[in-house]
Amino acid sequence: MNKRPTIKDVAKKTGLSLSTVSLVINKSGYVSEKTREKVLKVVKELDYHPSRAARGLASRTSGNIGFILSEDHFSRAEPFYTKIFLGTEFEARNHNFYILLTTVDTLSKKELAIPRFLLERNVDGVIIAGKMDTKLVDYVERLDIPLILVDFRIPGRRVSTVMIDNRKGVRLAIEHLAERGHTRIAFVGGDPGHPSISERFQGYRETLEELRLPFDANLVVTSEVALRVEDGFHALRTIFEREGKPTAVFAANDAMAIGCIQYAKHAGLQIPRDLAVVGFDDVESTLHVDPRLTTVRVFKEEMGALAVRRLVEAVKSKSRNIVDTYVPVELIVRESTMGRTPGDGVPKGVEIPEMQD
Amino acid sequence: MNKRPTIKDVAKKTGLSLSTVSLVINKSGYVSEKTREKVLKVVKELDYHPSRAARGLASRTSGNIGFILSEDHFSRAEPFYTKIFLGTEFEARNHNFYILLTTVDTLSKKELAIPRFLLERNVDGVIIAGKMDTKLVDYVERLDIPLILVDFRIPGRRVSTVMIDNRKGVRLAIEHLAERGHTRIAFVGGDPGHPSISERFQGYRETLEELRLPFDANLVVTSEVALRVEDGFHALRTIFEREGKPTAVFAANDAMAIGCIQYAKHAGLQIPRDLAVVGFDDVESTLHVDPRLTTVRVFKEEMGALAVRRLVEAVKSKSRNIVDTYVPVELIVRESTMGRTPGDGVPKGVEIPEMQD
DNA sequence: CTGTACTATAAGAGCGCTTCGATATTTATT
DNA sequence: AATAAATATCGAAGCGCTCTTATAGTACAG
Repeated sequence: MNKRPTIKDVAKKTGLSLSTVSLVINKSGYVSEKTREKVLKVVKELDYHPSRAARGLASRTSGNIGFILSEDHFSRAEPFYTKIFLGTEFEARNHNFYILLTTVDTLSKKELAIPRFLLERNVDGVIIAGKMDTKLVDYVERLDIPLILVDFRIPGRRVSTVMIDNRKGVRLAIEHLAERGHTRIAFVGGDPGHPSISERFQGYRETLEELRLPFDANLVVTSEVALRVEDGFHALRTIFEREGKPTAVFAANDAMAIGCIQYAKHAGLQIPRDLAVVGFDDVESTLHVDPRLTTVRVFKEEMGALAVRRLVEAVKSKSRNIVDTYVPVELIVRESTMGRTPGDGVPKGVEIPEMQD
Repeated sequence: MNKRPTIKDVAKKTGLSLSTVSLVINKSGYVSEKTREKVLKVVKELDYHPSRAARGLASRTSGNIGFILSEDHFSRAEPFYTKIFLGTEFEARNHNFYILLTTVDTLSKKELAIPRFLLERNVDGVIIAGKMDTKLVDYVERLDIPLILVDFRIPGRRVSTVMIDNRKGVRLAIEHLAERGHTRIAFVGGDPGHPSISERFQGYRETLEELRLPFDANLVVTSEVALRVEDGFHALRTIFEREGKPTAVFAANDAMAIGCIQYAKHAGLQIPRDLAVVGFDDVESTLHVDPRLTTVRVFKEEMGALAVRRLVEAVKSKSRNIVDTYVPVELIVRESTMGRTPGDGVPKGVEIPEMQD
């Protein structure tokens, strides 16, 4: 195996200096058209490609974007943030960046571990998805590396974000329920430390007000810490043990909504006749439940892609503008609020996502 | 912002030479316990971490593993290879490697584009998942970089692989159908260039023979090029237009199986009474169809994880052993072969994958 | 014809590490 | 005690680029 050509070989063969070749390759500085072409020709002849490591060392750039997720967001088959991650992978390829993924253990009370790619100076920009220890945000900012938060923000802090239009999503959901005649709509939430979740609760209150529906604290549970299926189950049970039953429930995410469905079944309630259920996020499993879940669709891949686009802008322009981007949402009405219309000709298998192989 | 410490700072503070410090950090060569500790202490004090770029340049290692997928395997919400990819991400973190993902356009007849991370010498090992242009395999081998193929192999070529136990999967499926009394079992396949697909066809023939069931060419379609839902639809239609109808169909992957279900419905057949359907892969959407699909489960994340483990071994040991790893499969029986048992107490929403948030 | 402003190329000092070979020191072997 | 072998440290030459600064040529104004 003959060694791969280096920039030196290109310089030698063109009779130019290293610097000139470098200028051509980086499209910077003054270079005459003639030498430009000469260099490019030789580059092609030798099939020369600059070494990423050498380039990185000299220019202190890596060509990588770091993606940080909390451990519990990736450790299971977590559908929500995984989709966001895949969105970043997708978009990164359009910009000639690679994504380095890491997770951070935010649960254990050990000292915050700094992602290796930050310590090793191996990323040009950072995406943090979901709720994350503020210390890590501080750390990244001190490094003066472009940063963007996805589905997370820190109150009173100026950091670029890509956020879900949570309020609108909730409004769509509650309006839908109201249209179906519901006036006693429960709210099942948790983890107020997560901005999306707290926004969903705010949206719930606001929309009730708009619709002139009374707010009843008995219909609300926000004390669950996590947002899992079982938390939804427990939360709804709590509500049903109180005075004044709801006829509909809005859950702060799909997992909890599925928990609500499980509780309803457990309690012998028929959905949606006795209880209508709406979720939020539109993860895959909303289709696996019976009845299938009405939910607010979030364009997760799009969020990841947007984050990368913003980050690449920031990296390339060297500017540190703060940009807040809101991605739209969409209400997906399914059986958990509308019931099955018998014989309506729409087969159950109709919602097959595009797939191949 | 005071500059980050370099190895020089550590050397100065310990009073040792650069080389000694380097030896300590890389745990290589002879270093006395005393100096080792001294260095480590200073490293901690200064919070020193070597720069990936500098290290990479000097040692020509990158700490990255390249993951190559054909464009069409990633461009949609492709569930199968995406899972394998996520499996690699997962495992890579345990070995302090990062995964660089890229896709290669294998469809257009343009000249094969070499992944950038190969040109830039930015990976220490390469995973290729799914059917891929042999030229790329040649290219990687010429670079003398460890390589492992996942769900792909090249006949007559010695390359490490992680493969599905396709034959066993098929056998489980066909035996299951035979047990249910089926003797006329159709096979719907395509893309014989894909080793997994052709193995599934071979497995089909072998199992028929074992069970002393006759092989009927009229029950087989392998002419479809792709493996999509519509190809399954067309293939089954073709079979039903021939002499001698099947009572069951085995499709080479889930997408085609779903196409078969669609055709059966279209033709007014009831599943599984008039036609039993079995797929292969167990992608998410097998749960979204009605009836839900009996299929052969493949441990996709596990395949990715295994590939990384093998690759890391190869990278670290500098050996070039060839290892073929087979991952087991499992038959998942659902409604498309067993029918719904009314009132059997198993609610439809029972198969909820673990999820959170 | 000198001075100023570009334009075009080159020289060379790093960037922060690894690693080879040399040297010095200690330990084992005969 | 002399020699060989193993252990411990160091110096310095890269690794393959980028980028600042220097130098030279060219154009145009005064």
